[in-house]
Amino acid sequence: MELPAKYNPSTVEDKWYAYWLENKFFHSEPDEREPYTIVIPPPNVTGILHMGHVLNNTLNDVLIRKARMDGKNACWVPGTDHASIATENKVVNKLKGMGINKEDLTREEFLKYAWEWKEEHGGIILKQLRKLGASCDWDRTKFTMDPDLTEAVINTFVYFYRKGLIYKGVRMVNWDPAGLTAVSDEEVVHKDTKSHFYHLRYYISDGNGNPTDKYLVIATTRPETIMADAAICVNPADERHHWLRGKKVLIPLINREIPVVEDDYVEMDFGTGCLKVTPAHDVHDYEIGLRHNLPVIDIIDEHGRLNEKAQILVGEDRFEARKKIVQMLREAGNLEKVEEYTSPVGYSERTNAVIEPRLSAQWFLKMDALAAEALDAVESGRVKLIPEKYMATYRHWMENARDWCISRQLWWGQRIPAYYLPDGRYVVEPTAEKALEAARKLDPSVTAADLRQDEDVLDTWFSSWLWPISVFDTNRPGHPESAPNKDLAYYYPTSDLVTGPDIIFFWVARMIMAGGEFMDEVPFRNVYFTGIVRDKLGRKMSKQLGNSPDPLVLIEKYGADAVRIGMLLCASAGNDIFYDESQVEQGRNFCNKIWNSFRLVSGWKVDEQLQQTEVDKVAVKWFDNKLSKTIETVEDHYRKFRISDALMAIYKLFWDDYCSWYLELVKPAYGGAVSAQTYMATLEFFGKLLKMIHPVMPFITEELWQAMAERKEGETIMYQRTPVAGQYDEGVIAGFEAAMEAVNGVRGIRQQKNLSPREALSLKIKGEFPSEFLPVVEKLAAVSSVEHTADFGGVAGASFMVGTTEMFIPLAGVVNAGEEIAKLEAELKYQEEFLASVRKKLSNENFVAHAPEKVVAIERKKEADSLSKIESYKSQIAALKNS
RNA sequence: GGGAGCAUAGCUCAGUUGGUUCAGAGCGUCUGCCUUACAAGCAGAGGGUCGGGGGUUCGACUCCCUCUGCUCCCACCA
Repeated sequence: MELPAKYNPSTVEDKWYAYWLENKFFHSEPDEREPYTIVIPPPNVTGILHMGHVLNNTLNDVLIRKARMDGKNACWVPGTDHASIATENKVVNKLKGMGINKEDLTREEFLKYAWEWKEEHGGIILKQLRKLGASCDWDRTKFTMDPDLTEAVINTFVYFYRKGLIYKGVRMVNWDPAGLTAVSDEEVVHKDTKSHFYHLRYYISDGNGNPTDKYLVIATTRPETIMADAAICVNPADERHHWLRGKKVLIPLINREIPVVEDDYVEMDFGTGCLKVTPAHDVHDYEIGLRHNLPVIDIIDEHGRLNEKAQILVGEDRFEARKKIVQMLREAGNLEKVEEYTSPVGYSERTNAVIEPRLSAQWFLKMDALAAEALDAVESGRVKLIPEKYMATYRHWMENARDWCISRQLWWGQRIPAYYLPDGRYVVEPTAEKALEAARKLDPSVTAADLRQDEDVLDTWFSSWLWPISVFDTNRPGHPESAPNKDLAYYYPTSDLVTGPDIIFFWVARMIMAGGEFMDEVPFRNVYFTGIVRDKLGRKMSKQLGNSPDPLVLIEKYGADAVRIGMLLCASAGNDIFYDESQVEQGRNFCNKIWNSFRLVSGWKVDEQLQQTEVDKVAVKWFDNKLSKTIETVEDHYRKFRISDALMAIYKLFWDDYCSWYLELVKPAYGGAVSAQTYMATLEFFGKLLKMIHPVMPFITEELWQAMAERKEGETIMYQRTPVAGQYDEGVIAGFEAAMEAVNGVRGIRQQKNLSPREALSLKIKGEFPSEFLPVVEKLAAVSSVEHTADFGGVAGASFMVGTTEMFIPLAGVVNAGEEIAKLEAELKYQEEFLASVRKKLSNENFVAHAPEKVVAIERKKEADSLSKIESYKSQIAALKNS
């Protein structure tokens, strides 16, 4: 078989992915095996693959493929998230491009467009994941707005409402007066903005609404909101303002009387120490208002204009009004001074309008009980966070959880199942029909046409928190008393979750809450947090910076296996990933190395008659031991989720141990043949290596596994079992390592003395050396003769040490005795200093008395070894001097 | 401002209860090689007072304090 010198992934990957799909290798059904389940962190339905997805899904795929090869029934459920805010934005923008404004559409019309968009773009990302090699059970693909998942969400809402955990409340939202919508905190960008600090006089009232000549001064950046003031607030500890206690003051221009209240919130050394409290137009003021029972006076309409409640400047835009009112205040003598001031102001990410904090009615889910349960799940160890450092963050979140605002002023999403009667009362029911029934109990005259469903939709997380349950059984959420279906009973709880730490609270914690509520069991055992993928300079990858490579282009260029390796090499749990294309190159090079190792072995002539050589025997014996030991190490890494360490251990085993040492040892001479025994062992090792690395590099391993022997249709490396570590002998491994050192020593001397790698040398050994491994040294160091001796005989040559054993290569006429002596003397000096430090330690009575015996013994061994080396150096130096 | 975390070789990171010649790995760098699997390769080499200072201990990369620098989360100051 003629193989190209370089591995070509593009011809291989599509072929095997299609093969896997045809044979339904990814599909799982409950059976008697132990399940291993992962649910995908659902990407946005209209999203496209970026490097973060690559990282996350590579890790997921490694875990799921490993579990599959460990003999578990592995099931990875894929799907997408409807992502209401992001998707609605995209649809709105697309419509804008078509000349259509969302405001001009009915809800139904808009949703029609949205679904069209979803059908067109939804699932692109799932197609892209196939390129990466993701072994998802595509037959189980779910979407958070599938009809049955939506039903689960609605039932969940009704369930919590009936339980008394969902309530309607008022909350300050980020209002975009240009977009006429509330936006989430994430969509508000804070920019330092130059403005002014206006110092205003509020005169003290005489009690009858008339000003006295006494006044206080407040400082504000928003003088146009004074008409909405509900109080003046000072810090109770601020003695400067104690005289204001019990007083009332008058709002300038409109002369409305407001009280002075005291609250710790006010900073004494900021501004004047007096704060105007405007509950309707500032989040903190709203909270102060709640504490002090202050009225909420909303003077700004949805367009950002002053309304009638402002009494003055009605209909003016808030910024126009600001200019005008400053002038009016100045004329009225209330403006004491104006300072330049720069403060952070929130802008809408989309319209760039200044965000107006605005009060509105929202739906909330009570968090305290749910959060306490979710905290316990993690603290008790039922859910493990990896790395553990996220415990602290998690605890902090859970102990300070605020009620969850679950309503969103959007159309794309699950509409809140609250139905209002004409009189303002409402009922919460899963369907309009049931709502009508319930409404008639309140008012028998109500008709279907009278009922008006709440306009808002639910927060996207209100559907994704059910994900580990609802992908298996959509009936269960909202019906914890029902029996779980077969799939849910088998696959739940899932095993591991791989996700980013930025959504610990939004998603991870809430899934734990939903699991506790509906399943009485956590949704997963381990949560592995990835880092954020950054570029080489540490910048977050973003479209704006253009520093994010297109994963599909990378896969095209280097192959999916290479991209996966490139991602994993630097991916330790919880650390940010500094991505650099050179890592993918490293992955590609590794593919090529594997490819070529197969090229070598597959080209060997096998001679059945040939006896296995001594060097082959020792090579096979050593690699067998080394393989077992490495398998053990790798398994340990996997258990601890140290995926990049596991990868590196296999990488070194394959490249260094197998290719550079093992294959070089058993490689027949040009034109020669290899014994059948050695050939079989070599192939067996190769097969085990392929299996070990398959979870990380699925494509090339399938290609070579299929090529290395006759395979039947329907066979795959995917279902081969992970190699199991056998007994191994540390002595064999240590013996071989001594041989490696000897080889390295000889090679080093060749390099230093400019000797050809082919030129045969003889080697003299003084001291212990495991003779079993001498053939290794002879072959790889091109040593023609080995002699054990007690004396190097005063010949010129070069020496080195393997442990405490001296190795010597006679090189009369080649080496300069003076140089060798200088080198030896340097080593002697180092050794003497080392000996001195060891002896100092040993002569320290405290050390000998306190340190464990083992440690002291080690020091004594060091002393003895050092002494022996010193002797050796001295005698070599003497010999050289005599020669 | 509140909370958490990080600082080890040029880069990215290991270093598991303080104790083996423990200061490591991969990549990069340098040197020599087109050696009949692979130049996307082979062989060899150099490189760090473990951020600064102090303390505990027989012994500190490891534990404590402090300073400096950086990152993330939350709140962003009328």
